[in-house]
Amino acid sequence: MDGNVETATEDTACCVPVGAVDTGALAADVELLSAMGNDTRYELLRRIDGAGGEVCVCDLESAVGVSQSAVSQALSRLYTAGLVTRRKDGNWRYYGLTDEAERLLATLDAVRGDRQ
Amino acid sequence: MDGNVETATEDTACCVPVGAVDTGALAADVELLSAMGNDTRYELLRRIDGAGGEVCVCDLESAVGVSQSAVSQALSRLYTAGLVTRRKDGNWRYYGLTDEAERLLATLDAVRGDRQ
DNA sequence: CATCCATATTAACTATCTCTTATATTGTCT
DNA sequence: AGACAATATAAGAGATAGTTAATATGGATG
Repeated sequence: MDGNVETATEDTACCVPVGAVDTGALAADVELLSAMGNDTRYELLRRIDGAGGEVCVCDLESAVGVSQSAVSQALSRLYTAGLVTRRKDGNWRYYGLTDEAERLLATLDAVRGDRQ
Repeated sequence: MDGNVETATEDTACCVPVGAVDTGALAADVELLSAMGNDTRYELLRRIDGAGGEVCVCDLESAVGVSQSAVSQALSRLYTAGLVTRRKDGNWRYYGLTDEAERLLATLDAVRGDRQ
């Protein structure tokens, strides 16, 4: 009934035991973070963010310095991770940020502002 | 004078040009995100977070399922990325979260709550 | 329907990551 | 000083990820 939760091991000698962690949430978060933690994909996110709304692939291609195939694969991974939306309109595909992505980017901006 | 800022390429036919992006900030963010986006390292962050304060390496070792060496390397990378603090006390090293890490984890919790 | 254009997919190669084992460092205690 | 305990570092093997070139798909248009 208690699902994916482990209890910490017994405390040995030096310090306090560490708390339990929900392994399902861990995996989901890592998926998200590793999708964002790559030059090409993160730049795509920032480009879409900077455009203020949806952007078509053709413009993203010219913005980042990799092949069309690489851009397409990067966008696919971002989509799978739930970071971008995808809309087809005629020949073009438009990508936008999800709320999740917007909030994470906003936090990164805020955190960077403090630390820098 | 205008540093690490690129201007977007000219708009071709289909849509609006994408905005400029600060490449220095991009690299720093990717460093941060890729440091977090790994099972071992993210679990360490969450374990430290769950413990509420500083945790010594010995307890972290027993919590995640990799070797002592792997834990040490993971913590080093987190430290370099500015995600954890490090304090030496006798034989032990205590690791804690930085404000930056705490805020990012909090955002991830909030975002997951919404989407799930 | 033939063709073109925008994007996606596949396959193959290379580079990068992450782990493990072995060894070094640093502090403590007798 | 010598032994031991906790952590860090080095080196190398195996797994994983990112890129490109080539090909496929699907909508638009003459």
